[in-house]
Amino acid sequence: MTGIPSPPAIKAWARLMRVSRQLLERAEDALKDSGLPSLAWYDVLHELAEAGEGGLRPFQLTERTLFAQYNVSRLLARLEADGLVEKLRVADDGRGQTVRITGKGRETRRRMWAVYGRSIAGLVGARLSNDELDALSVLLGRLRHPAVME
Amino acid sequence: MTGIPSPPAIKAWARLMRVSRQLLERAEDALKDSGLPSLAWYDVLHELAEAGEGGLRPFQLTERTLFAQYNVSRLLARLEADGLVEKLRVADDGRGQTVRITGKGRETRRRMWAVYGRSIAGLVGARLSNDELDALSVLLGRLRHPAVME
DNA sequence: TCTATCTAGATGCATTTGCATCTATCGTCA
DNA sequence: TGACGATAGATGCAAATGCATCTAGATAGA
Repeated sequence: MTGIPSPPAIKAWARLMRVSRQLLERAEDALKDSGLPSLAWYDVLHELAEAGEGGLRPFQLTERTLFAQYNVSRLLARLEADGLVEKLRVADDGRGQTVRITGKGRETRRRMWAVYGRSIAGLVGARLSNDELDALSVLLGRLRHPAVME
Repeated sequence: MTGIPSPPAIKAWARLMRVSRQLLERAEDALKDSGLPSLAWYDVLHELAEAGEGGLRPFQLTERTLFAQYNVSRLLARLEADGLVEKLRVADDGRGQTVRITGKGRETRRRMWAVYGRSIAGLVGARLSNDELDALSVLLGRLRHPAVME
């Protein structure tokens, strides 16, 4: 019974894919124009900033972001090379490490947010009312995988 | 006044980005699991199928899809190598060409749609009612760039 | 008509991604 | 303790992408 999608489903899908790509591209362009790193870097820095001094294990980053394991691995290598994060040996697991954001990393994240936040405000905040934004969030929330009971 | 995004805007943005990436990945995985080409190929084949026998110029594909010009160029080269499209010299513009979908291309598109359509049905059609899907489409439509009056 | 500018499309090179696999360590169970 | 499967993370290689630039043909203006 779910073999062929209904026209409303096709339309919603098409718009979701198209709009999200467009907006993402816009946000990326704004960062690039300001000479800042890409959103992938932002995502990682954001998670690490939220995690605080304790830092995070790479596999935790893999879970929280939607990046593949090998992508996280290489992303962290670049972030470390730029001095935005530091890797610490972790005591109780010889395989692992803990990644912590540095002062420079926090500073970079702040500068990125100034641009990124402005993009979000302009691309989304300025186009829908708060009620509409909430309605959108609810609808999108229902599409999450795995489905979440809320 | 659009410097800092409101919490509802941030939430809607985050969900939009996350959900769209997740669903896209799911749909791509389904195609891959069936041994079919990626959605990028589908998008091009879809546009060409809609265009009919007249075909499309590559720059028209660049406009309609969200791919960069050089990506369209290389995508078409691969599609042609696979015999899914054919390039025809166009009479009135020596720089250009017309790209037309072949029978094999139509057949591939059909097989991809069997899988892709099922993904759409399962990922969005089965999760929201038609009214909700329409509401989602309307909200997303308001986020399009450039803005469209409808 | 000659030249400068623009547009269509391709491509060389560097970076990034995907895939598969590798190494090292951990945990479990005999 | 020793062997085996599972987990953390890295990496070699191939494919895809981004960026800049190139070539060929079109267009406009003197």
